[in-house]
Amino acid sequence: MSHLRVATWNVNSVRARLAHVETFVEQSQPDILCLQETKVTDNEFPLKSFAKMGYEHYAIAGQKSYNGVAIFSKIPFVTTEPIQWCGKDDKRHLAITLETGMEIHNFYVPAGGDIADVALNDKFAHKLDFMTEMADWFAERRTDDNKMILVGDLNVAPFETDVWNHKQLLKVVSHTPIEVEHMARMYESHGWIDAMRHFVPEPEPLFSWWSYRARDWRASNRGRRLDHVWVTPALKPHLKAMEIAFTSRDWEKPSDHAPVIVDFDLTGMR
DNA sequence: ATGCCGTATGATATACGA
Repeated sequence: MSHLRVATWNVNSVRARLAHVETFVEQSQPDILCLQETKVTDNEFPLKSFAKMGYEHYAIAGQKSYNGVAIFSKIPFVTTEPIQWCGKDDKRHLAITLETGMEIHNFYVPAGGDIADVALNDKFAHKLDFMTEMADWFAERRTDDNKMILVGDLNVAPFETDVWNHKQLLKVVSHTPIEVEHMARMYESHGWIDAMRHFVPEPEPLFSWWSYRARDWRASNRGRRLDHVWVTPALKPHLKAMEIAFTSRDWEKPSDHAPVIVDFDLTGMR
């Protein structure tokens, strides 16, 4: 298969959003679908629905109520042994390897709570520690030619035009300078390329999340780019297109995140 | 910035999201 479509979506409960996932898959037909915040244990996961959607291959890692990630694929893969990030088994990461050797990492980075101070907020400390561990992990595995895709809800909007108002959000968790620094360290740890910004460079605003609290998300458009797709340099020549499928935000009882789709043309990949 | 908005839970208030 020379074309590959990868999608990532924080669904905010896979069971509450099952009909939306089905609509999205019908419309966009990703070959590989990475989900975050599935909020369900593995034995309760609606696997049959995903089989009906055409996904023969899957990896799921969930828990009750919180977090949870899943990968569905039309292409066979092997699943990597789970990694204990920050010494916790809190179902925030899954990694798979395709037969071509390409690795796909699906992350749900901790949100970090409300207070942007590690002394006052353990959740914020956890978020920064999680990103530090990610940076170290990927730095150790860096090579010149590895083919890796990192996707997920990284819960940081790094650039000024990744949020609706840079100045107003400087102290708001997701856009604070210390989070942006930690994300930059992650980004540099592996020579990553930001596939979304590859197609839509700054200063064009780019958002993947809109709060539930706005009366009219389109009218207020107070969005943030919390969801990301990064690729290693070996995959950069194969990037073909990117789309934030934000029309899903208009559906009834939507996720507050929109799916992000990236298309690859893998012709000639070594 | 704050929202009174959403999901989940042996739930009818509370934790968490960001």
